[in-house]
Amino acid sequence: MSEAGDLPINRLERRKQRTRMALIKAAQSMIAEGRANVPVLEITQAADVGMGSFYNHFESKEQLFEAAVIDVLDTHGDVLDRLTAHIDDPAAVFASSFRLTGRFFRERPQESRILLANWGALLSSDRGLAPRAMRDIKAAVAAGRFQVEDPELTLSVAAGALLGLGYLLHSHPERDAATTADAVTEDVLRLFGMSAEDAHEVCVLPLPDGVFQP
Amino acid sequence: MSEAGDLPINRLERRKQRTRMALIKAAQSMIAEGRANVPVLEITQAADVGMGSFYNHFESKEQLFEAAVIDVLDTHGDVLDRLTAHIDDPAAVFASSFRLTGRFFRERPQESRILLANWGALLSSDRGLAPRAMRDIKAAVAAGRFQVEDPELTLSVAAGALLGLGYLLHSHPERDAATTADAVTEDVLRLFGMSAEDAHEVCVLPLPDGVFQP
DNA sequence: ATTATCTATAGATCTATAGATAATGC
DNA sequence: ATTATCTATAGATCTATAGATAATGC
Repeated sequence: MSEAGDLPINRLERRKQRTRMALIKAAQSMIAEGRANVPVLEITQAADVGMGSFYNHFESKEQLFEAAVIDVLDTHGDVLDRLTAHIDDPAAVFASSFRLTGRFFRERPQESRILLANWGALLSSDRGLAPRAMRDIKAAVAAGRFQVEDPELTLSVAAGALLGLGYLLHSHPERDAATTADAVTEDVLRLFGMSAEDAHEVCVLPLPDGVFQP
Repeated sequence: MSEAGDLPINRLERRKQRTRMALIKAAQSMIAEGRANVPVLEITQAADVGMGSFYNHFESKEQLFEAAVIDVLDTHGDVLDRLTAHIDDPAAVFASSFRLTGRFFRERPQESRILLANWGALLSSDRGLAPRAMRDIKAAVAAGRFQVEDPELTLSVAAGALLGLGYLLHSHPERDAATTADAVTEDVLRLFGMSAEDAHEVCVLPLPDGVFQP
């Protein structure tokens, strides 16, 4: 589920990618600040790039913003892949993804704000959490770990709960993200038909830490 | 929790209110269509009101949009009050509010799109669902109907689940809103510590119908 | 007489591009 | 020689208001 970010062949191509990425990062700050209709000029200034370069890379602000959201989804997806690669039990992969995303909300506030502002993509995109969670739910059902009648509804509800968690963590910076996230994850797993004991068990598995550095 | 919408004293005042409301309704269409940076002129044309009138009522588009969201929250709140006034058990009030909101998503798509686009307000405003749900959760805990440790977290998760439901209903118009909403509500009630039987019981209570006409 | 609304527009702001410049490829 | 970037700006678009008009109050 992760793409190897092939290095561009030559310096020209690398410079181009650098400009593109600077624009995407600048756009991400703007989205995170809730300033969706900032002028293009301000974006290019934040990216330290000439006004004209913008149109070499994107046809419109909307196109740039779309690319910015995709970048965050992919970052999030990569984090999840990297940190759950060693886990076999799909219920545990799911649980760990949720618990990690809760921590992600606290430790990467900018990316998180973008995910929360674009929650439709979080719930339904073919990038990021959604496809991974769906994969895990189906595998866990097949393995007899979850009892779920309607995986689509289940995923929507679970992702919604995660959204609520994200919102709470952002509006209450004093809350401990790890504890709160783990509590929500346990709730969700019980909703998926796990016993309280089983749910607890997969929510106390150790997670790697210092782990959100790209 | 509902304000009596006092009739304005005289015709001048009524005309003023009509203009204001026309602007709010026009803004609501725009928000529902996802066109948050539509020009003021287009809003006033949709409201069939002169450009200058806009500034008699609002200082900026942002202020109008805020008023438009508040109007939807209040409409939603009024519906909930009206339709749950006769219920005593706080768990049943909560359950009915959730089930009704699910139906609301299907039957009033425009208002729903606004609620979903402004989900932060849905989760935390002192208008609409959030304050009512918080009131019901606390009352149900006091009455021994819910076992909930952290009402704030609980409300966020539950409201998030509702959001997920709303999104699913909008992206899958073929789903039966009533059945789906009731299933989610039952899930949420079990999360709140109710037995499967008790949860089911309050989710099959009859709801009034044809009921979303203002 | 008072108040709300309307029309018309000055001035501010923004987009998108043309044409010049700088960096890299070969 | 080719390609990306940069600067400067024409033209489009939008905001916010001034001043005129219409509706209501008394």
